[in-house]
Amino acid sequence: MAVFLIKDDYFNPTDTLTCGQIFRYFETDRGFLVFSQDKSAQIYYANDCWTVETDDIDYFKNFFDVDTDYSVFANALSNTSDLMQKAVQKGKGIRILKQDLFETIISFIISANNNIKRIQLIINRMCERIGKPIKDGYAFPTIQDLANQDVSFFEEIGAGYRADYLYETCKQLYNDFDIDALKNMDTQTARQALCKLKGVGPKVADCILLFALGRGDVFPVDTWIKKIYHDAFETGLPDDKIHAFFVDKFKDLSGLAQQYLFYFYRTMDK
DNA sequence: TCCCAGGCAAGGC
DNA sequence: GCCTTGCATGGG
Repeated sequence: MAVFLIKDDYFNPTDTLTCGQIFRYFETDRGFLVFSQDKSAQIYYANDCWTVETDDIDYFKNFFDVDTDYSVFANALSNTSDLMQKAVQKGKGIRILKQDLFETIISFIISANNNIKRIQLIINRMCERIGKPIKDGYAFPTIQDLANQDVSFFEEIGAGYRADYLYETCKQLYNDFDIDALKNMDTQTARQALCKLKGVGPKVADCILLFALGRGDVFPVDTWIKKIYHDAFETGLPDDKIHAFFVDKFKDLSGLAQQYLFYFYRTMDK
C-alpha cells in the first residue's frame, strides 16, 4: 500500500466524484472510496492536501489526470459568460476522469433514462454478483464475465428494459468488436462506431468519448442540459442542434464545460 | 398516484 | 430523414 498527494485548488474529490461521471464510489468517514476496473483507492484530506492511498499509484495518477493544469481551462471557460463563471466557481475541483473503456460503456448504457442513485444500485449489484473480490470491495466484471451471462442476470440486477441492450452489447464486444480500435479513431468516427452498439445513442456515446477516451470536443445532451438550454434560449431545438451549438462555442473544452454546467444545475436548490 | 431520471430502439410518415 | 411512442424500476 502506497500513497500520493494532490495539492491543487483545482482538484476536489467531492466535485470530481459526485458530478455524475462515475458511479462506483462511496463516502467514508474520512473521505471517499473509489473503484475502477479491479482497483480501489481511498481518498482523504490530511496535512493540507488530498491523500490517495492505493496499491496502484500510476493507475490512479492517470485516472485523476493529476498532471494536467485545470486552472487554465477553468479560467478560459469562466470568461465566456456570467452563468459559466458561477458554474466553474461551484465545480472548480472537477477533473475529467480517465476511466476504463469497457466499464464506461456498460455503465452509461445503464444510465439511460435512469437516475444516478439507481444507476449506482444496479452497477453495485452487478459487481457484487460476478465481480472478483478485491481490496475493500469487488472488481468490475470483465468482458468475458459479462458475455457469459444470460439476459436473466441483467434483469435480476434491476436493469429493467436495458437488460436486453446489455446482453446484446456484451456479446458483441466479446465476439466481434475491437474496443481498443476506438482509441485511434477521430471523435466522429469513434462516435459512429459506438452508436452501433445496442443501447448506445448520441448522448451515451458522448459520455464514453469524454470519460473514457479523453475527447474534449463532445457535449453530452441530457435532460438537464436541455433544461438549461431551454431556460437560456429557446425550446424545441433537437438534441443534435444543441450539441452543435455548444461544441462550436467551447471547442475542445466542451466536455469540461458540460460537466461544470451539469454539476451546477443538478446541485442547485437542495 | 403520478412524475421523473445523464435516452434509446422501433415504427410510421 | 424527422417525429412519436413505449419502456422496467425505484425514489420523491
